Amino acid sequence: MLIGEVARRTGVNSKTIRYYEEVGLLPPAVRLPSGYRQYNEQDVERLEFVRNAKALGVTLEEIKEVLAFRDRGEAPCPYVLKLLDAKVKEIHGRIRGLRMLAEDLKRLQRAAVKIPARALRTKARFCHILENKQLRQAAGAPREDVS
Amino acid sequence: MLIGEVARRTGVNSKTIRYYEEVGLLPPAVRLPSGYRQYNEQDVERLEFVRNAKALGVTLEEIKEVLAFRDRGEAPCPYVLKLLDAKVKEIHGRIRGLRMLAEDLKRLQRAAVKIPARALRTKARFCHILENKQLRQAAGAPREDVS
DNA sequence: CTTGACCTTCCCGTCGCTGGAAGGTGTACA
DNA sequence: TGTACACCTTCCAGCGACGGGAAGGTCAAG
Repeated sequence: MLIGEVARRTGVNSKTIRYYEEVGLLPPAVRLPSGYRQYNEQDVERLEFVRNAKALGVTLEEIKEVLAFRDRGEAPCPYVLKLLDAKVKEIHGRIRGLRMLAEDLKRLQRAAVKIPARALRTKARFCHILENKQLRQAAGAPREDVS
Repeated sequence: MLIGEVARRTGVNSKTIRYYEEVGLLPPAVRLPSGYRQYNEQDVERLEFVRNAKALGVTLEEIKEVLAFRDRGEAPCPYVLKLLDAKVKEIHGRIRGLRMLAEDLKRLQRAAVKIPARALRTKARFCHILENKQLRQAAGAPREDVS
């Protein structure tokens, strides 16, 4: 099976498959005389595992560790449990951050609608909406990371 | 005022300040004979504006547009309102995605705890936790982007 | 005269890909 | 035989928003 078929079957871009090989998530593929990569069902399964773990928000580096356990013949499950726990906590932190952010934005919107054109003539230096000072105690408080 | 003081006053890393200049968020700084960048209060205000907008999840590119309106003497507020609206929607989408993700993870945790060591001897190929098939309809459904 | 804090530019790495360029391979059809 | 086309290869570059570190210039204090 060539890379294109693996891509079609797994829904993973062939560029991405090559990238996974490059960073060590997949072992170096067997090559045909032409130099083409050749894959088998095991490769497809490994790739599906990677895809599923990724969909759970696990980073490639973490997936690599899990696979390394397995490749050494050890059960990665204790590690995975700790990982899941950390992930859940992290996700809740991010949700909290996003919620507060959404509230800030909505407060800004409400405040902005109340001053339709009147405030356009005021002394706001850049934008009366984004410079609204009621938004959190003045200009000074950068919020936790919200990427 | 040199870049270090601006960094201290605004809480923005001096590397970042230089970067903002490079990508056009800040105008090229006035230079002293030594080559050092020299800043004034206006620069500090502009930088604080950038920092606050960023804390609201606005991208540098969007901030650049807002500043460009302002630099052309136009009110960026209508644009900003649309931006905020889109941001709020985007944030809610991300929160939804993260919530579903957290639920998935917790389901996995609960399932994993139920099979302490028994399943370690089963035929799971890589990890009985991450390969739990009850997790969403089989292996096939990559979830909306969750970065 | 030296120390030390500051500043400068330049380049590389982050994360997880994705796109493009330039070129080889393999098959189908005129 | 030619050629069109889909597929494959490698390499390089870019995304966003910086941060780290190297190599070197500047400036004031002791």
